[in-house]
Amino acid sequence: MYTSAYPIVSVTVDTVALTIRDDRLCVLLIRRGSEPYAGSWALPGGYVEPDETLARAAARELEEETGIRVETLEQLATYGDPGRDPRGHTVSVAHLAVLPDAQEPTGGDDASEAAWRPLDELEPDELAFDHDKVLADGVERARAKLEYTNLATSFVPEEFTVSELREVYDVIWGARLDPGNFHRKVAGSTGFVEPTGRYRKGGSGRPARTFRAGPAVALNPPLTRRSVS
Amino acid sequence: MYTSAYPIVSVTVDTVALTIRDDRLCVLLIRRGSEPYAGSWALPGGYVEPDETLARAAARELEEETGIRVETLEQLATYGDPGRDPRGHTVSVAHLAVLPDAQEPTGGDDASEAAWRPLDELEPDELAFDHDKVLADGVERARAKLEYTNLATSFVPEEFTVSELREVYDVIWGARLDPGNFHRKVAGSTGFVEPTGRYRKGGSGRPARTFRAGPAVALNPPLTRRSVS
DNA sequence: TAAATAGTGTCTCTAAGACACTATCAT
DNA sequence: ATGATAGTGTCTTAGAGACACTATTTA
Repeated sequence: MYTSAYPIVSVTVDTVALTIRDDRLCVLLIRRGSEPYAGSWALPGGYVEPDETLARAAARELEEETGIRVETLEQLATYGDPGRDPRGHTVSVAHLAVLPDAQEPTGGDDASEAAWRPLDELEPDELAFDHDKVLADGVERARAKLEYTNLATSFVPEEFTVSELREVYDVIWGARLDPGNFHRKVAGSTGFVEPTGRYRKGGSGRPARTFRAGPAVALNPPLTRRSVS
Repeated sequence: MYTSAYPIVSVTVDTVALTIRDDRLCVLLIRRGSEPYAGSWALPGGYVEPDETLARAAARELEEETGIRVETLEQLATYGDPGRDPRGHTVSVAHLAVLPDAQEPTGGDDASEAAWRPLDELEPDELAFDHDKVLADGVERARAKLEYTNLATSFVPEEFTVSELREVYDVIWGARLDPGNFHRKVAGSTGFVEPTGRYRKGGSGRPARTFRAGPAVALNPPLTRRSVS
């Protein structure tokens, strides 16, 4: 089938897309329409096409299979154990995407179905290939990046309150951060958030100032989760 | 040449192997023996063989091309821009290795020459492919991991003094850490280093206790480089 | 002796965390 | 009024950094 000495290894991309819905961390999964693992849930992904960037391929596959378009995609890690794909030696470059809870996925292409699935209702080993491991690595990356980057702002809408931002930390770290201290930390880290000047009245209690993400990507000093976990 | 629809993308591995020699950070490079970039310096690496793990392939190529055998290899990132290899679309999974200054490389295989090259004497864009970028990413990873892991102990021999360990930080961070504070921090971080009970007399000054690496891989709290850089 | 390096003491300052307190809304 | 959430004040404590000081060697 192949005449050259080398390309016996195929290259795919997969994406761990995360969001928060109803205070639960959710991942975007598709139900596979074809073998192998037909009918199983899996991360959206597929083969890299010629002359295509890895990130570009991941974004394309994501949109083809779930209808969700994403702007920022961070490379996570590459999984290349022989035997991870029964079709033959396949190397997968995994990516991480973080979105506010907004877009609803729609199946398509190789995916008979696509959905945001809460992490806590996934069975161990439920996913196709080694996607359980990939997902776990993606979540751990997100957990870690909450500490020293403004990643949390990617989980919330463009305009948000400090409480909404704190909810991100609470959900992903499984912690209850002190509202007062969190507020001070966030407001005091230059460039983390910027006040919009507006207020949100919604629920009970004093109305909250709203903010948008600031220009700083790195938090210094970080927001530690030492006491957490 | 290929009949199947997909594997038009080849998979290679490359390794950024770092050590410290004469107080300078050095990287293990080979001089390429064949096209493309014949005669240029490059990171050791090559094609992944069927049924081979990525880390295994990196270790094999490293040994074939430099004679240096390495036990621990950490995955760094994957580089897949089309056009990064003139032979065609090639994805490279880069790895990071850290060694004490001990083994001398020997060329072999596709490498006409292999050597530890000090980072500060490399010209910008001197390396083949996108290896300048890969190297920079590898160094940045090492810099970052010094903060929150015991990676520094991988740069020194099994038995070392606190000063030798501090030298690692000084060289890689380009800083001069306070000897007193560094000593306290290292000795006070449980599991970072363990005393051997022996002393090293060598140079002038009071003899130093020697240590070996402790069981802790993570430093908590980390050793910040906030004031540095 | 002086010079050099190893290691400790101690002070200051930043920032995290606990938690009380005030502010402003809905009911 | 009560209850809820927003946001601030204040105290304690851990730990980083500056730097003085002691300890133990070589020259």
